[in-house]
Amino acid sequence: MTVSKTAADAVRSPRAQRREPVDPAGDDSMLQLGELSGLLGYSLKRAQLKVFEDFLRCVAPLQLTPAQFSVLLLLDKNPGRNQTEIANTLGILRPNFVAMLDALESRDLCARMRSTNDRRSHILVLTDRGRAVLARAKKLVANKHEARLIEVLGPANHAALLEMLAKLAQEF
Amino acid sequence: MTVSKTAADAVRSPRAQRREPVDPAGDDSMLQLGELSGLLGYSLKRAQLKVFEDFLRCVAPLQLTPAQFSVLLLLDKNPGRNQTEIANTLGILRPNFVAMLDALESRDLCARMRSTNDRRSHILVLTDRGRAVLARAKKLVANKHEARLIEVLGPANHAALLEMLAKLAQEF
DNA sequence: CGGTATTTGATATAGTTCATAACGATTATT
DNA sequence: AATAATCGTTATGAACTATATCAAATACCG
Repeated sequence: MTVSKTAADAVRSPRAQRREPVDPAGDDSMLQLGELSGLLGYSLKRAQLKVFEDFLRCVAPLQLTPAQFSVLLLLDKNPGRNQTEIANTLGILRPNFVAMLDALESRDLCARMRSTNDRRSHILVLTDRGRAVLARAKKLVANKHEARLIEVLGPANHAALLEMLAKLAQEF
Repeated sequence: MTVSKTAADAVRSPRAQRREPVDPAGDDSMLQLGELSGLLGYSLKRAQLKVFEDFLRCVAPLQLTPAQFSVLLLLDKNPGRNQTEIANTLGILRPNFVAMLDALESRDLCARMRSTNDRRSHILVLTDRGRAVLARAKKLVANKHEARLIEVLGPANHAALLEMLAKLAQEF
């Protein structure tokens, strides 16, 4: 638990390396997936895990999880909002958002400021450091993560995929 | 915690209803998602949660989670396999697969049989009841769940989506 | 105005999922 | 025969998700 043999270890920051399904010609002599491969939910989950894995790898130097990145992005795009608004937009429950913010704030990436007109709420703001980290993260995500996705899928497919996923997230 | 007002409650069997992001013209006056909507990982996760939600709804009468359904499917397609092989194929760690099997076995959907040639392994078999439940589940999934997906996306898009997700799960 | 209800951030808590280490029993290796 | 590897299992911990509840502050309403 203390050794860190390879540089790849640094990649699995919060969650350790995910279990790989099947096996690349290894030990199970390839079972039949059957209608499993036609199940959209199954493929969605598998793909999502892989994509998150790659995200963590690409953005590892900044030690940001997808969730943390999304918070920083949202704070940057929507200044002057409180915890409830940000959490709701991301589908995070307010109680769970507290610890998330604690972590970001302890790293001086954002700060809570008491609102002057409503002293219950905390207005969330990115710190200078938060803005700098976000800028670097955006570049890593665009140039390494999304670039690889576009390379694998092709630009047109990538766009089509995004559109379909958005439709699913909306109309479903 | 004891009342169950609506029939929809039965839907959220294992996990309670997931938090909805943003809000349908409700209280947060629509924050800007910004580049978040262009993040494939974000859209993937959102879509996956929705699809799983719908899966649970559709297959609620049989009380099967997506993971349980995938196990039954795999057992049916690959008879004579042991726990390690099934778990590996699904990307489930062996220790975590034990409780899953306990649950399925306690409902008489499958059974562990000691292998004759290797008395360490448990050969997994579907019971008659397991086969019957699987057959009913398949119909529900096809006629309600996947049917709705195809309706929302269109058949061609649905197929294209599956193909892209499979490619991501593989080459990533 | 004053009392009640609601909202906000927070705490405590519990359930689910995912991961690692280690063990006994069995089998493979040498 | 001795050692190593494998199988199912247990124990355990971390991360994520969900609910109930609280104090402080605000909104509502008679």
